[in-house]
Amino acid sequence: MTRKSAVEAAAPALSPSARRRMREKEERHETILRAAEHLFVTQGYHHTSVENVADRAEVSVGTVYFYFKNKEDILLQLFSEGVHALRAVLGRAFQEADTPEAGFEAAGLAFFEVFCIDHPEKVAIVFKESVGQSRMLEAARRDTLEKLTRDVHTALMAVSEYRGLSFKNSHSARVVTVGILGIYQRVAYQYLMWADNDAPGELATIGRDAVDFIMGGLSQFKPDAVS
Amino acid sequence: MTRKSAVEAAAPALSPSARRRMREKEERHETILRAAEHLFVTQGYHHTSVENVADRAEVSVGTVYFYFKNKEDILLQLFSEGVHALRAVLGRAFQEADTPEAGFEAAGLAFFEVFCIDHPEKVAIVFKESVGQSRMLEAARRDTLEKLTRDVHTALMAVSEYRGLSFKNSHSARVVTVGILGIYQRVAYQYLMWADNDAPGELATIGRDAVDFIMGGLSQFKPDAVS
Amino acid sequence: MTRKSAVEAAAPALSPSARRRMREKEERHETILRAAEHLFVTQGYHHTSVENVADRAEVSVGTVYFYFKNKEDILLQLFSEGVHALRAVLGRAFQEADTPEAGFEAAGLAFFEVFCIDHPEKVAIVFKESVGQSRMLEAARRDTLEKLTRDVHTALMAVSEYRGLSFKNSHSARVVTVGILGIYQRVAYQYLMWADNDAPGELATIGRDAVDFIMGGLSQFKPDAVS
Amino acid sequence: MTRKSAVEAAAPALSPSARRRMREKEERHETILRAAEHLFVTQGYHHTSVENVADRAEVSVGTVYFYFKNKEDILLQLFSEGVHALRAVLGRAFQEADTPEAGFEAAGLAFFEVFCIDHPEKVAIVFKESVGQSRMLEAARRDTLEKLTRDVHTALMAVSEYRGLSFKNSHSARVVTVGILGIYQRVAYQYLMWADNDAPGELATIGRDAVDFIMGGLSQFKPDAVS
DNA sequence: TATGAATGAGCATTCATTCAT
DNA sequence: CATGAATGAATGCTCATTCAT
Repeated sequence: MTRKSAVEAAAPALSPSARRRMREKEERHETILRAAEHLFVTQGYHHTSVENVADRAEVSVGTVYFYFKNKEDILLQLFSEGVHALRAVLGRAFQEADTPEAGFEAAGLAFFEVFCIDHPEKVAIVFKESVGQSRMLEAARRDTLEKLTRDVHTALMAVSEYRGLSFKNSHSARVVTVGILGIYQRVAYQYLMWADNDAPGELATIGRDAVDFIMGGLSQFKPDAVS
Repeated sequence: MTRKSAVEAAAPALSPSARRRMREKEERHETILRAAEHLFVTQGYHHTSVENVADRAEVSVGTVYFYFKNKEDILLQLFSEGVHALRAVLGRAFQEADTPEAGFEAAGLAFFEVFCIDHPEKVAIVFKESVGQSRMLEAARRDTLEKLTRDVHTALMAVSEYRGLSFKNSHSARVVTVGILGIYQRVAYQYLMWADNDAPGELATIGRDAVDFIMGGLSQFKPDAVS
Repeated sequence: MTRKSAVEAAAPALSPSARRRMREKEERHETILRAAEHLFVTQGYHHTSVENVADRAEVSVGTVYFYFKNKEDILLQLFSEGVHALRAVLGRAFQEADTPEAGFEAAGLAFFEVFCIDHPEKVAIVFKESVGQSRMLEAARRDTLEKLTRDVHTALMAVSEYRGLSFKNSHSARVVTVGILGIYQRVAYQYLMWADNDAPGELATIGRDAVDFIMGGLSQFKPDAVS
Repeated sequence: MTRKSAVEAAAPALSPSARRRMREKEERHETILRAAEHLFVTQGYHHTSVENVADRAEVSVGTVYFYFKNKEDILLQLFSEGVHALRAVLGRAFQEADTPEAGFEAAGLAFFEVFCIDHPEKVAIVFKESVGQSRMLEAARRDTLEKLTRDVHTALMAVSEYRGLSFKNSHSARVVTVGILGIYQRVAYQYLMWADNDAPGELATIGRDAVDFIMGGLSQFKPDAVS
């Protein structure tokens, strides 16, 4: 599917100069976001000043405040962006598979092989830098991650129906969903943030192991499973 | 087993007045730690000033700095304390069971039913407030949690031997260990930090579900398991 | 007397389109002035940003700077305008009376009954918002209010001659003039800015009392007055 | 009457060293206040930064914030101090006179000859720098100056009773009180803030003229006065 | 003329840390 | 040991003003 940028889509009837101005505005926003992302990930959110961000983005402090309400807002947008990208990766992998079960597994592998490899900074933002910084941010974390949880829960329900899994109750399935996300999060954190060697090449096998564990955990819910 | 306090144990031959001084010193340390813990958990580490801590502990700022190197050191000690307590809870549950497998399961349940219930603040410290605050703290997190990981890994190996589980390789078992800890962490976070309703009573059933999922996930590694 | 607008008066021989442009320019100027006046009075000069003014006037910041040298200039023009309006009100009342004495009294009443009622914002600008903001503004305050003082002084001299008042010396009459303006200023401030109840209806009686006090104070300078 | 300083009065049973510490604390507070007063009066409140104040007081910025809640608080304390000093000057002059009438007149003269001469900075603070700076400050101005107004009103009532003055009604007397304060304020402002020549020597005669005008204005309320 | 993005100096305020008493 | 006054660097944020389009 051919996609137009948000700018072009939103302003189909604008003058060329106005279009260029809008595009430049969007680019500036993006530049600042990327500068902040890099600094937050490498130095930590609290050890990065707005001036640092402005310097790296090669704009003035005032410009940063023209595009973002405040420093927290930058992190918030980075976080949302990160979760959004994650949902996109998982969603695509799930959709492209032939069966729900294969999709569920593919999504798990995609988390490690696509998301973690392509966007290690986003992993850091979503699971590390955005944790416990402020009440507001924590609320946003909860609400935004809730969407991801719902995605995975929906997928799990599809698997459940397709394979005839029988969860004790709906609540039980919810806990399993949260647990699966916990595995993703913690394994990624361990091998991405805490890795001694910078060897993300292993991530493929690590992901394989993690997903195997998850799929195996699910198989217990088959009616014919032997405990 | 009768336990002596650390003070008495360390100073068996001191004069009564010296003993009292030491005990008071230990109490002060404890008071400050508890004050900080409460404030860090309720307001966040960065939104709590050393003066806040001093006020709540009813001592002066100077006194806080007599007992702790700096603000970070307070959080560090709280974090260590938290992980220590967690290891104790898990270890005890594992030990008291008859078989490694029962122990592994009991430890999982104890995490939710004992640790989360008795020390919700510690959950917040270990999994939220101590995350992404500074390079030094993150290193400590990694090293300290590594001990916990080793504990669980050792226990898993015991189960493995007892039940004849066959992991693909040692690395694979390690990933499973980390994944299990991820489940604990994330489920606790979700239902303790993000709970809409203040109903920790459910934690028992939630823990049950989580542990079932884990034990089921492990059962796949039995040689006779059907994938 | 039929009055033409400043625009028409200044450009009697312009093309219609040029006339329209000038009229629009004057209107813009007026719109911005009114927007600023409202914001300065309600939020205070320093708590109003140029952007606030632009927003309320529905123009861009750049436009504000096209019509005014800088923010201070806006306040300066508002201040001048205010003093000008005040002098007009007082002057008219004085002129329309039959005798200087009656005119002096009428002007005093007009201050409260006409100026304060019709232009409460101007009272705030002239006696509150423009006070102590900058060296330049304070100089302008002094010079512009000096004209008002001269007006009142001239009127007082007319009364003096008409009624044969005998001031100790010319300096003494000057002090009386300043004192009279002080009464106006302070009474208006008290009952307009600081009124508990929004009852400007009382202003008529308040003005009556203030003017009575002033006229009584003047009567002492009659040669036959008993001290 | 022998007066002890606030410190000594409040801590009669403290150790000498504690007493000295308290005295030094009070002195610091005073030093900062005087530094701020000078700067606010000469450069204006808004053009004085907290760093300026700290520099002039020869302390660090932090110290300023140790003694004052914020910048506004400094101005607030200066304002209160100013009004307090003014009330003291007026009150003393009124008390020391033999009759209420003589007291009222003496107080008026004291305003110019004592307060304005001894504390020109306080005149600037109370009637200029504290005007229209913030909502909070304006409320304080109103409430604090209300006390002064009540003082003068009470004195006026005493004169009224003693000399048998007959005001139209109580409200009328109130307006006269406010008017008298207006005369003081405006005349002082004109000849202190706006004087071309630095000749406060004239203030005596100026005060005389102003007070004469006031006392003459009051005399109209005698029953036998000829309008 | 009108626009509004960009600037960057300026400023109030916080807070971890020290140290004389 | 305990105190708390003092420090001052650090920082988030504002806002008057400019200028290319």
